[in-house]
Amino acid sequence: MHLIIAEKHIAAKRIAAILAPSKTKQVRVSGVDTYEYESDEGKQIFIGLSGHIVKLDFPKAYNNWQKVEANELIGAEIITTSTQVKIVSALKKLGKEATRVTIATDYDREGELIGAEALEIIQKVNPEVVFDRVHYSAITPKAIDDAFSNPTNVDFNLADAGHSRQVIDLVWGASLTRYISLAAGRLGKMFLSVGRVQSPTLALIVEREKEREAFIPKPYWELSALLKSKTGEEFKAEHRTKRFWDKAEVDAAMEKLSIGDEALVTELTTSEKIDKPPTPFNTTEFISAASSIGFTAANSMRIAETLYTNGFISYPRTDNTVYPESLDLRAQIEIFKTGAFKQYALKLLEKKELVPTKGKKETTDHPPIFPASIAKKSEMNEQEWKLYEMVVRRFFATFADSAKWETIKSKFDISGEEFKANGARLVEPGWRWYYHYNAPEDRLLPKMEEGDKHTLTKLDMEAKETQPPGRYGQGRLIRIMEEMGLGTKATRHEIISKLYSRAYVHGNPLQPTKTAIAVVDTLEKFAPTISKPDMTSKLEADMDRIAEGNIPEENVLNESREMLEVVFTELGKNKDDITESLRAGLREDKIIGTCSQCSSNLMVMRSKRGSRFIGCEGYPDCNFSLPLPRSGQIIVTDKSCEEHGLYHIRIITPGKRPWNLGCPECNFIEWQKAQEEEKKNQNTDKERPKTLNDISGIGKVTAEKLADAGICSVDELCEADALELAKVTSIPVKKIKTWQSDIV
DNA sequence: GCAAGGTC
Repeated sequence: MHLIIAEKHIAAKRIAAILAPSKTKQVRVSGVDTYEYESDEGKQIFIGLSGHIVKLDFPKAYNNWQKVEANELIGAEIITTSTQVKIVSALKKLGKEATRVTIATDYDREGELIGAEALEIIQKVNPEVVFDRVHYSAITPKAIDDAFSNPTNVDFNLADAGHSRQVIDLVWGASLTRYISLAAGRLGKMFLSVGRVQSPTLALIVEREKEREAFIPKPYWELSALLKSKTGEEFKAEHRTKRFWDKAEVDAAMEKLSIGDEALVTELTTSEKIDKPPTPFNTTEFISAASSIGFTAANSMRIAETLYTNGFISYPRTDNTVYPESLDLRAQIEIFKTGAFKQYALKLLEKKELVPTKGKKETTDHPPIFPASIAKKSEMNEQEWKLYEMVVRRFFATFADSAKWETIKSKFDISGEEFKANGARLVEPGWRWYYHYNAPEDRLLPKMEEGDKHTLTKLDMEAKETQPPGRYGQGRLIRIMEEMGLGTKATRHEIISKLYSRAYVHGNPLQPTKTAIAVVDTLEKFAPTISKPDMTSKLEADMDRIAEGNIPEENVLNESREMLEVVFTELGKNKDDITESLRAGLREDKIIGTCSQCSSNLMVMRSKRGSRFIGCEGYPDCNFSLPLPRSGQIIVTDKSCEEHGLYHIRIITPGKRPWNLGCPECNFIEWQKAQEEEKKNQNTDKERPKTLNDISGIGKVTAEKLADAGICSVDELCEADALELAKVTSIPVKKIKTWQSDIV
């Protein structure tokens, strides 16, 4: 029997369908669906994994954070445990019977490792089994047929390279996470995490925040003029000095100008601007585009996953921006000859040759993201449709012609001062007809010629200030992470989500908390290796050396462990400083503002019973306090209440939308009002019922039952023994008791 | 309770 192993279930199913001469048979093995058929070479069985089916961890003895020194993890044994029990047992069962195993996991480093993991499980039960490896970049009949007619060998060096990453990430991440958390006294749910990817990413955000804080705004002035043409059209022109840094200068210019002045057209240049079509979507480009129409990174990937599993789009986790040759692009467009995108598909299909654009990144993992099948709007929710439509339109746009803009640059002389106006008009929409997102608007100027004279109708001087660099939005951050080599297509959005759930950042664009700043400062000072993207670059270089067979994995691991030992020596030498600076940062995140009664700090505090509240540091002299919600992480934002001067509060609970509680004092006052309101309503609404029928829940039938038991008035009901009455009337005790307690 | 990487 020949066993073929793919990285995911759907891949196994689709590959089997392509290779099978007729229909495949679906067989359940240890709770896992497999696909099989008979051929000249015997029985062929296909099984899909679920990515990694094993994971690395430390033995249980290391589980206690307080009892095990963080640096003991450096040299600790690492064990492998299965995370997908059913799949592992199916692999063993099938592996025993197999005479040949083919690894058909994804064509990248992790794919090689995932395949090697599966192979190792099989070799334990069947040491002599023959095995090979196939490579494909798309699951199309052509690519799959080619791959399976040219099997190669499993690249254990490449798998080792991937394995070294796993070990290094675990050892560095776990040991430093524990060290920092212990030093800060943040154990349990509130631990402070550290990692090769998340820490440099957080450092980027912190660095930007510091630039913003250090930024000193510089004032400047802008001068613009409203001009009216002879035909009566008005348009705006700007002074050739875009920014006046000197008030005197702009005043001098103003002096020379007055309404009604002549504006002579001194120069007019028209030209054509070519606007090239966009390149195919890979994950980063997709997230970035989705982000620009209002989706968060994690959300757009979650939706892409749904679209993918329902067969609407191709695999969403890809680095590739070049369509592989094995993909029949015309056929892929023909799918849309009917339906919502009919007009676009038909227009494209008129082209004799379909030449797609190419991005800079060409990889072997998967094709770029393209629409896999046609969908109707009614088949999905609004958000899914929005992203699906974007993928379809982007796919079409990659085959479309360039857009053409007619641009006009004009210069004017107004009483000796030079003004400028630039216009642009889309003359040939090209790809922008297919893909209309973020389209710049036409800036129209009236028809004019050199020597024409307009009239100045309005002058506008505006005082402005230079702005600090903006905070990173999620789309931008994902892009920068990719540029710096941080994370992968499948993990970057998760890393960002992680920073939110650790309460390191809040808001979008991302703003770091004081805790995040303290953690980054500490790492940069005492363990800079983990806070810089260089660690990833070095790891990548080492992995390449392992993959090429130039160095054994063991050597890289040893070197890495030695480096980590050095880091821990440094941390050990500065233990007090570290604890001090971390706790100071943590403390700052708890400051809500100044107490209105005694001017001490108001802080997030914990009562002896463990509940949280806002208390005054002047306690016991001052006992001002405000309540806080019982659960969720409390984030103190930098926005403060105009009335009370307290920082606004946001509550985050994993898996839920963040709750902007706002000013805690306003919130409390509103809550009190609501309480009073409710009390009032209770007192006015609730008059004592006069007859039994006035009580809700007592109808004709029940009233009769009660009458049979001798209860005819409200008073009698109140005085009755609930238990006894329940027995006689067969009305539930609970009901009787509620009636009694509801009567005022 | 730790990381980052797969997949769902």
